[in-house]
Amino acid sequence: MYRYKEIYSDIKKDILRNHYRAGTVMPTQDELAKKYNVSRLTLRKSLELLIDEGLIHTQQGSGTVVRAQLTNNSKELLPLDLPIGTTYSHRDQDITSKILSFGARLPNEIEQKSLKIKSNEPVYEIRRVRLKNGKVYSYEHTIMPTRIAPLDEKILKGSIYGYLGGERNIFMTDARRVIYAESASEYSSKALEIKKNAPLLVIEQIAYDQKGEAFEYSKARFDEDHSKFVIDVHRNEFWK
Amino acid sequence: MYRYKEIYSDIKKDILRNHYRAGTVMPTQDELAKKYNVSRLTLRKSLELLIDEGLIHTQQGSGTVVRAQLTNNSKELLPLDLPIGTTYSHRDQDITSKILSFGARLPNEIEQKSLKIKSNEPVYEIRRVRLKNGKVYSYEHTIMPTRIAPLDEKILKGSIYGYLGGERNIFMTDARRVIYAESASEYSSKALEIKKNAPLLVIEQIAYDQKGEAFEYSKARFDEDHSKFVIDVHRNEFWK
DNA sequence: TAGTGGTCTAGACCACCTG
DNA sequence: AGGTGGTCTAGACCACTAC
Repeated sequence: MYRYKEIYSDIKKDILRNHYRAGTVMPTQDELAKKYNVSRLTLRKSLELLIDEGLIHTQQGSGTVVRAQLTNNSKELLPLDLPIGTTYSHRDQDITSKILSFGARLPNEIEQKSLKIKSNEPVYEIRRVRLKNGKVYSYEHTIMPTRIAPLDEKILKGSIYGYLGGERNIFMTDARRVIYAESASEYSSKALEIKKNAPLLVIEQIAYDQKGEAFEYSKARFDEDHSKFVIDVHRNEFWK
Repeated sequence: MYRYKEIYSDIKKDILRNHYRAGTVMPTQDELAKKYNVSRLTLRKSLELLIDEGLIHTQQGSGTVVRAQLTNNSKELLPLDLPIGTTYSHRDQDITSKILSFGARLPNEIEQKSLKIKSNEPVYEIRRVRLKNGKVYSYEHTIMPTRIAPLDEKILKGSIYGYLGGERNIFMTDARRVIYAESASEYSSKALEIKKNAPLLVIEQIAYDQKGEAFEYSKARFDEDHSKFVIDVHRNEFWK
């Protein structure tokens, strides 16, 4: 545990416990550095974490102010800047998968472009329904180059990411997500057990590993009644 | 212009020009610091910016690797982590507004909770259609406490944010956005000139100023055929 | 003008990965 | 074991805001 993370946790506690009250200025960086017996740079690293979380706002010349707190994340809201569809985002829930189809083929043009692969490089194509506590909540269509790692039905029923990380040392460090609405197709509506043409939220994702290589292209579709997504944006510099 | 930003731009240029090639390791931080004649700390701040952009990946012990580049932002994709509906995100486009309704009233419960105001504090209610190059592309429903700033129709036809920043020193530094799909209501479908029950993408936003106070609660609705949204997620630490 | 946060240095030591 | 990135120091100076 590093010093700057300890201090970050400590100050955060003080903010959440209203020791530093929202809307008021905090002690100066010099004072805080002295209090924790560290250099100002270390203290500043702690403050940076708090800024990223939107808990404080610093301004040259005026000081560090404690920001009013965002309303707490409702459990119904899924964060858009974390992995989706993993046990990660549904810690307490029971997430399972039903495999609709599993096979391999050559990639179409969009898949070639998204994954930056040649037309002759085979990909897995997987269609899965995800269930939360036994109830359908999303339908996922996944494309993955076969060279990334061999897959089988057993892996698909568990966590693909867990397998890739544990056995293959492949981690999703970056992702591009594209979000839009569409009306349910024949196939989607059957998979999600809803009416045809019902409004769906679609999240397209290209997942990149630590080397910046795309290893997965997927579309996840969500029923209108399930899963709202949330993203908190924090900027210390103004959008001028 | 600070030194670390200059160096950031310089290295970025080198990456984009393929001087540092994707997948290869860059020179060590010591070497780069020496090259630019700065301390390692300054050099590290430059690298941090590149990490945030997803251009490089650092790993203790192994070095700094250049990441394969994300496909360029198509102009059709609107970033989810920047202000929406402003001229900001549509620099070259001609954005105008048509006011559907403008008035003031007392807030309902959701609005009170979202804006953290009392039930007797009046709010403006504004319905606007946004047009891009003369064509309808979104319908916005905005709630703003009247105490924030006096509004009139002239301001509403231009940029609210421009007015708040310029005349009132209020800037949106933070925002919470909730995204989901819904089917077009009677009112929405007329505003967007589409069929009833067509799938819409809804973006609810609570905007916070630099002091952390909520000053706007809005819902923006987008036709399925317009405006896909995108978010690029970068993590230097693995999601383990 | 005083006081705040922002940048920057030169150097030390630690944590982690790869041979 | 050697080399890399990560943390941390003590102090200096600059940029900005408020009085």
